[in-house]
Amino acid sequence: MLALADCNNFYASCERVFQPHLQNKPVVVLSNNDGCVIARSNEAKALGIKMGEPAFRLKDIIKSKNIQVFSSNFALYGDMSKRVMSTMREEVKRMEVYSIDESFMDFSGEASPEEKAIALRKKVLQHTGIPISIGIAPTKTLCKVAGLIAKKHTKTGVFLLNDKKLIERALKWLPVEDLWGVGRKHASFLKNVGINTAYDLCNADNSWIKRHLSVIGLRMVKELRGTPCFGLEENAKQKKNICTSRSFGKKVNKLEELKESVSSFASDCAYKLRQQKSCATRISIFITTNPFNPNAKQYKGLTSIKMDTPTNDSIEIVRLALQALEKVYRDGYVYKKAGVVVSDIVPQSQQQLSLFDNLDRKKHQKIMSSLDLINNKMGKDKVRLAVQGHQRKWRLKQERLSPCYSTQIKEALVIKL
DNA sequence: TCTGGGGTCCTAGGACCC
DNA sequence: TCTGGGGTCCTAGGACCC
Repeated sequence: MLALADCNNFYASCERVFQPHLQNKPVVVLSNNDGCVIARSNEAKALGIKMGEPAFRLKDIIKSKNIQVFSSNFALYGDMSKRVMSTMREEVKRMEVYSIDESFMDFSGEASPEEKAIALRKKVLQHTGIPISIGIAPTKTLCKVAGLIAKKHTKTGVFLLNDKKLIERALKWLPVEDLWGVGRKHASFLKNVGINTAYDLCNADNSWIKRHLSVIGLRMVKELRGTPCFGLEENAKQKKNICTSRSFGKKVNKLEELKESVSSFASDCAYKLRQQKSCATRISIFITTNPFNPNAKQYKGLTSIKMDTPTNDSIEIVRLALQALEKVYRDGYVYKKAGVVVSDIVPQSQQQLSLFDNLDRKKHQKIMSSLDLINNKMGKDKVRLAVQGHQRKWRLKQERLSPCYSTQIKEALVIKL
């Protein structure tokens, strides 16, 4: 038996923990650049605010319904996530952190899984202030179904889905597009051929499912029928690709400004590589214009460089990223977004030196360790490469940013008695 | 004026090998 | 007139997830 714990409206809930007067009020959290809605409290959902809706279209309703709006504060959400996860980990044998706001847990051998879940939910709420829902079932995909029911149709926030009859009822109730693993494209395809519910899909033929939804779809259906295909993965795997990208808060058209941002993204990728103790062999960069602006000339520049020796050295990765940038940059466009991706990742311990390598890697490694030490202590990019610049005009728009209550001592809540 | 960021996996097709 | 069979590796694109 597995359980899936899911934080309710996670980002909005994080903001409310530190501003309890916002309980029962509509709250939304915006994406980077205050671009579009990425989290909504139940009250905001009830007002009809859609996921991904651009913020500028919501101006009127925000005012008329007095909706509380926040810029996204990922330092806060990441830290709150850690607290929720560690609270749950104290109570279960095995656990997989599946995303920032979800975890799968081993509930096998629990005499009363529902009571266990209710107690867990209570503890998380008490210790962190974050409300969660828990779905319990024999497979991950069924846990997802149980979680949906827990969230929408229970008072306890907990739902156990293990009885055959009950599973059948649930699958007949569940629209196929709400299944974990069925996205927009597959959903519209399935509806076109008359498959409307999860139950309909379960009755489809295996080879037909594989042909149209690939083996991933087939695994999902097998899980719905009760056969586990996805195990609990306790250890976080090393990432195979690492990307840092941003949309710009203002218009960027000069190569110089792009250089500042691209070198910052590259240096961030190198930092992430060092954090997971791995090296990359390929570095890619992309720059794009604003696809939403119908009047702008459109351009997408994308290129990558393969290296002889895997590296996680900021200096080297930044240098290559800038080389790549020179290749794809075209004058005369207004750029909206840029990004750096590092891939072909190998563990740092398996770094294979090239025969013709002439970089003093030991020395560079020392520089990188010092850099990380200082920046971890004093703040991100406190010490950086000169090419990363100091004006940073491209940086994010964040007009409604809440304090980093739990990660910056200066921003901690002060309670006056 | 104004539309996020970061991932995974699978498949098809091309280039290449013997 | 006529051109096999069996592989691997790589990449781009598309689907999905949060």
